Amino acid sequence: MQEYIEIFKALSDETRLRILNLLHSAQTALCVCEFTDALEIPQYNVSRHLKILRNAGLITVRKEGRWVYFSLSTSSDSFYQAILEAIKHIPSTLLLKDHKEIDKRLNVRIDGKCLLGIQKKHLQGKSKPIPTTGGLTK
Amino acid sequence: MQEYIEIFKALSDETRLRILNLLHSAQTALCVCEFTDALEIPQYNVSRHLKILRNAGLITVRKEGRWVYFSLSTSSDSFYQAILEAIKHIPSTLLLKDHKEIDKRLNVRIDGKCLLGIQKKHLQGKSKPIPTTGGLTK
DNA sequence: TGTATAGTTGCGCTACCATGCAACTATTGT
DNA sequence: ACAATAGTTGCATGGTAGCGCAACTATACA
Repeated sequence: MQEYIEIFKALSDETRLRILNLLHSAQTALCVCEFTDALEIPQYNVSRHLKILRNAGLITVRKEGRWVYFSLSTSSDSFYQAILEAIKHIPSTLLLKDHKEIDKRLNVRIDGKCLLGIQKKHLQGKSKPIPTTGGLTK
Repeated sequence: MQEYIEIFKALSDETRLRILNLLHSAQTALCVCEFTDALEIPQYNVSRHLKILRNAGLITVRKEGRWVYFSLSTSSDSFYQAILEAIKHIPSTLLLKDHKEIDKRLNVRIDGKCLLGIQKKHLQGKSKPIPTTGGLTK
């Protein structure tokens, strides 16, 4: 029973619902930096939410070098299929900006791969060197 | 988007999942005391969880005098239908005791109505006179 | 080997949530 | 009118979850 509760808890967050919707609408695996730019949420939080979804069995992971691609699970489990169906019925009008932003990112893929990293640099973790014109550094 | 999150949050609790499963398997409206006996959870907590489910639009209420009967929503909304489908796919083997206990309660209904109140008296609120052989009273 | 990049995780803080207890309200029966 | 019963809710407590910050790890490039 706890695994079902864990799945519902994984779905009880706006960011995670947006992530699942992006995966559904994009129809392709996405990496953390694509989610980061599309959702406009800091990379470390995107990573966290992806981990929660993975632990709940809702998404799967494919690593390519240092890139990690996330996809909707392809499980045929009836419960999971019904959950996926429910998510598909969340009106896409609520996620227009997400869809628009992910399309932008997918348009700059090369050979179906992400090569740009995070474009919206303010969403990277602070320990990364953020290119600035002068200003404070740690 | 918040309404979908609220629904998933309503589903993120074991007691509320058991309540929905009881309503699904019983195929009839149930009252608080029937839930209380079947789930073996204090009446005031059953009442609380029922309120959360009602606020999320997952169940509906019918009052008959001082009795309140709760039913699964009959909404035709696609999202809701998919959620209900998911709940139906939670293995009933996980809820055998609940099913057995609710059958007991339904068997003592008269004309389809609950007339007994809570049978497991330790689950009533403490401010009620609990029949005891001696012992402390407030 | 050192640097850069993609991604992950620990810590502390704040807000949220479930529960127990007790008091409460609404309705009905005496 | 009072008592009983079904059901609801306020308060306090403890546990859970999301976030910001910063440090970290894994992998690839120079």
